[in-house]
Amino acid sequence: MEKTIALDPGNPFDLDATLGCGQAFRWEKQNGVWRGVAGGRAIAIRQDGNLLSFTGADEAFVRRYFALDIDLRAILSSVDRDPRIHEAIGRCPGLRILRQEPFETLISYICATNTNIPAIKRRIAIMAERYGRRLGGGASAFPDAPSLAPCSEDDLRGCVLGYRAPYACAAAAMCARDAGWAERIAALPYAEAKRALLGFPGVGPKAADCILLFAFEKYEAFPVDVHIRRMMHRHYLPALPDGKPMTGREYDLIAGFAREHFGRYAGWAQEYLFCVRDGG
DNA sequence: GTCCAGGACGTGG
DNA sequence: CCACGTCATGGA
Repeated sequence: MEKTIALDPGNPFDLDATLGCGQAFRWEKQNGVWRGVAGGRAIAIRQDGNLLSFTGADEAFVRRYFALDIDLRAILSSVDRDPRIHEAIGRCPGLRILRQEPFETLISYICATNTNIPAIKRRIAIMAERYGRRLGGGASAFPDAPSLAPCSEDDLRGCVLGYRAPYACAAAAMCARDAGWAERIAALPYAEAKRALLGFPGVGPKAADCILLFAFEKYEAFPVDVHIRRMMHRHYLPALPDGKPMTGREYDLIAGFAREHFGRYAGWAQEYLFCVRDGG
């Protein structure tokens, strides 16, 4: 029933940091156990030191979803290029970028614009509950594109998407009509994959980078949200004027600097910086 | 009540 | 290209 994985001490992993940092929206921790839905599976998982114990999925799925195959130390040593990122790495040991599903990630980050994480979680939970496959135990899978596409804008407004409802609606219809969209994007290099994602309504530069980072393993992607922008201004690019709205030009300048400074795993550096967004 | 949140889009300069 | 207004919603 309960399966376990003995983690390799030389390849660190931290469940709390990984599920609590805001990259995935369907996990909650209760009594030391994380419960959530991923890949159409209702999973319960906990970590005790080097031991990972879980139900609801097989070992191969857990290893893949939590990216346990990735050599984290190699990535971190490659991005560890200044005191700021060094401190962030020290504060979130074992944080990993998950491998999430493209369609769920696309819709989730359309729902994530100009709002906060609790509200995003609520929207996704309601969509899953109303339009996703029942998994038992009160859990539901995130709906696939054919299940979500028939929804009207009002249906999705009913899931508290607000003005994002027509975007999610149209994006779901596009995916349902074109089942190969994700495989095609996965095969493209970063810049072209980003251009393709920008073709979805409600997906701008920031959402596109999140989707590429969390669902397509495009680790050059460096999403610049308000927190990251503030931190980059304070600690890396103090010469930038702190004017209110961010132009597309400034976005590309910050992300471009990050790729130059952190290298091709800049997206991992971004997650560590985002994880410590409040302090320092 | 005001401000802010893992922003994007349309319109007008 | 850029600036500006607008778009729902909930928590602090």
